[in-house]
Amino acid sequence: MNITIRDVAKKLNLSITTVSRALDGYSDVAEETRQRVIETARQMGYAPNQAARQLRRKRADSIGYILPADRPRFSDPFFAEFVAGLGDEAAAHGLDLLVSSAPPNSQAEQRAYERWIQSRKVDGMVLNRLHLQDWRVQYLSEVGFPFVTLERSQDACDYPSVEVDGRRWFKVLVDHLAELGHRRVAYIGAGAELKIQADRLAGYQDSLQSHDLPYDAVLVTEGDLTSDGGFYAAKRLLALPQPPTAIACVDDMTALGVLHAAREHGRVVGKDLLVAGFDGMAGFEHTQPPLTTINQPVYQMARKLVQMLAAQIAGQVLVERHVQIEPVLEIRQSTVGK
Amino acid sequence: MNITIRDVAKKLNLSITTVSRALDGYSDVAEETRQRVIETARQMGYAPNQAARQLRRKRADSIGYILPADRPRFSDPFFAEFVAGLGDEAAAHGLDLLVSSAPPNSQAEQRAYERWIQSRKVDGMVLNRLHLQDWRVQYLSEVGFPFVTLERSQDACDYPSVEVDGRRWFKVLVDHLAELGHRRVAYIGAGAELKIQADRLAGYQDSLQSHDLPYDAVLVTEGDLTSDGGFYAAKRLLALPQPPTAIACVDDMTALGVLHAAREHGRVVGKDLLVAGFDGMAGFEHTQPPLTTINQPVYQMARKLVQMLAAQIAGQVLVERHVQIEPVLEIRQSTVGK
DNA sequence: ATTGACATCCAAAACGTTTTGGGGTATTAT
DNA sequence: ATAATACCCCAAAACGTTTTGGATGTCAAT
Repeated sequence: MNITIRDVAKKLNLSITTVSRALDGYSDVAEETRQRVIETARQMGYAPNQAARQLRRKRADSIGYILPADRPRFSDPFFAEFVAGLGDEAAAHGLDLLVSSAPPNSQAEQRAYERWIQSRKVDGMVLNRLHLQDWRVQYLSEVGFPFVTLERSQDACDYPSVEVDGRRWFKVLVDHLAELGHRRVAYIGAGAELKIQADRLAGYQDSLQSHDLPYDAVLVTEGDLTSDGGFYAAKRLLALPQPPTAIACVDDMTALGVLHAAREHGRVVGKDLLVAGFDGMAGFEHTQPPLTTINQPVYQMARKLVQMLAAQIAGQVLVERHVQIEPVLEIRQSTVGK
Repeated sequence: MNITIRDVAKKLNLSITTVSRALDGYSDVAEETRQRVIETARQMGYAPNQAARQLRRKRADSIGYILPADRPRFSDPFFAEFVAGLGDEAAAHGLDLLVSSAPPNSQAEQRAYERWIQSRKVDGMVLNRLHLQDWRVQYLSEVGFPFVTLERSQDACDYPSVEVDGRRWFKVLVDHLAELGHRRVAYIGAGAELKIQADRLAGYQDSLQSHDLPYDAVLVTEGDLTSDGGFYAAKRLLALPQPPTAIACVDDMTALGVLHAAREHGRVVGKDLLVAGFDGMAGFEHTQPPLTTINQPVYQMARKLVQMLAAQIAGQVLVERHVQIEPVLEIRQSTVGK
């Protein structure tokens, strides 16, 4: 049996009220008593039962995040960094992080959200991989549940978010390719329902236009944010009668697959064929050749999200509801050879 | 205000007892009543308050995992797959997954474990990245708290685990290099306190011995399980007066860095220099050149762990307490060129 | 008519906290 | 001497479940 506040109170000949208030730092308990309480509690190894506390306080001291895992065998370095950021900042606010995984837009996803929210298992949710129209955003704002998002959907409601301007920065990336003199620049994207896809594709088009390059639908293809997806998309592109001389990828994982496909087709990446990614995953500066990318501070973004969520849960009014993060263009040998 | 069991009971003119027992599937409630209860509960959107349930039942219906994140900017594809596996299997058992992160062997790590366990926030823990002597193993078995581990420490106590025989399989990997005729095979490892390091180094030595190759301490160096670590370790190795012609790496991330270093030194990987990794991360078949590795089913291993943990929590006696997983040697171009 | 067995239901206790609304004592002001 | 004021402390209620130990009614067997 675990040790309760009652045990501590009994040992000290105090009421449980006083023990509770002493530990919670109320001012109506004598400083000397408080010290005795703290000391004995520590000695006895007392830790408040979370379930009881949550029941009474009506909050869970937890936040939730549901990993958008599309398949069983799923591995994306993005999530390790993201989850570490969420966890660290959550801990700093005395919150725990509850993680589950569900395929996007599935029954399972819906049930997972409803379960946590209705049963008050969490006080707030973190979303990412937003869709253009996202049922999660609609649902959560409808029931008035606190949440924050990485990226913004196109839903009408207002909610706190952290965002990189994907359109602007993808244009920067493609500008980089165009300014190196390339005129057949391809784009490998992701599912059309994703916000990042819409943004980054738009940025791609912006860049074409500003360099007077024609938009060629044949050069725009779809991956699935995995290296496999990038691999097969790139093979299709490179098998074209007029293949591209540069490929901009919606993310780094996709680009990794492209590097492989390029090699199979005997292209020297950085000379015959330029390849660029987006995200700036740690470790991807060591691809071969090192990958040019737009580097986002994923860990910091995750922390910022939790910070905003914690404030919202605490009922504070957020000064900045829409945080813009500025990534940096990381030019490496996959576009500038050597 | 959320809707409680009392609301449902009132609407049906039943006692909360009956509602509770109807929903929990007890046999002492009439089938017809049960249907009415289930139907109204669904209609009213009733979901039992988790805190109250946990308080009464004395379990949290949650398991915990603490990510061994050594640094702020930390990204390892291993963890995405591992966490997805934990989450999916946990959900299948009606359990939630609580995730935090802490630097191994830190104060913060210790506090994180104690907090969750003493406050009954979780019913069991999943550990990995075990140390040879692991305080977590000692602590948890001392207080009699359910846990399972990936890999096994050398502590005397008995506990359920899932494991790949790192020594045997690392030998298989190095055998592969030796059988290609290489006599100067280097090893890039990790911190000496880690179980995987001890195992894999031992496997490396086993292989040398069985091929009558001398052990040269200069060829054994330490990384830190990141691509950066691999990069710098490889640069040191390649700068030796008598550099190795093959490098076996403790994991895939390390190997990724080695590929980069090799390129900088003008080596053609797969011909001048063989490189091999360990783990079989999804996506790493697309490195350049594709990486030879020992492929572990990380997702499956994670699910197996949770399965065992859930059984242990439910008080069942485990039939298999020490599960051996058989990985496969994945031969790719980083060792056989093309 | 009584008993026993069975099928349904329920009141109340319990889980371990936090919060509410005072209740004593000493100290100071009148 | 009395009133007012701090200062500490506490009993009891509440949070929303699950579980315990019957209570009630029906029906068949005695």
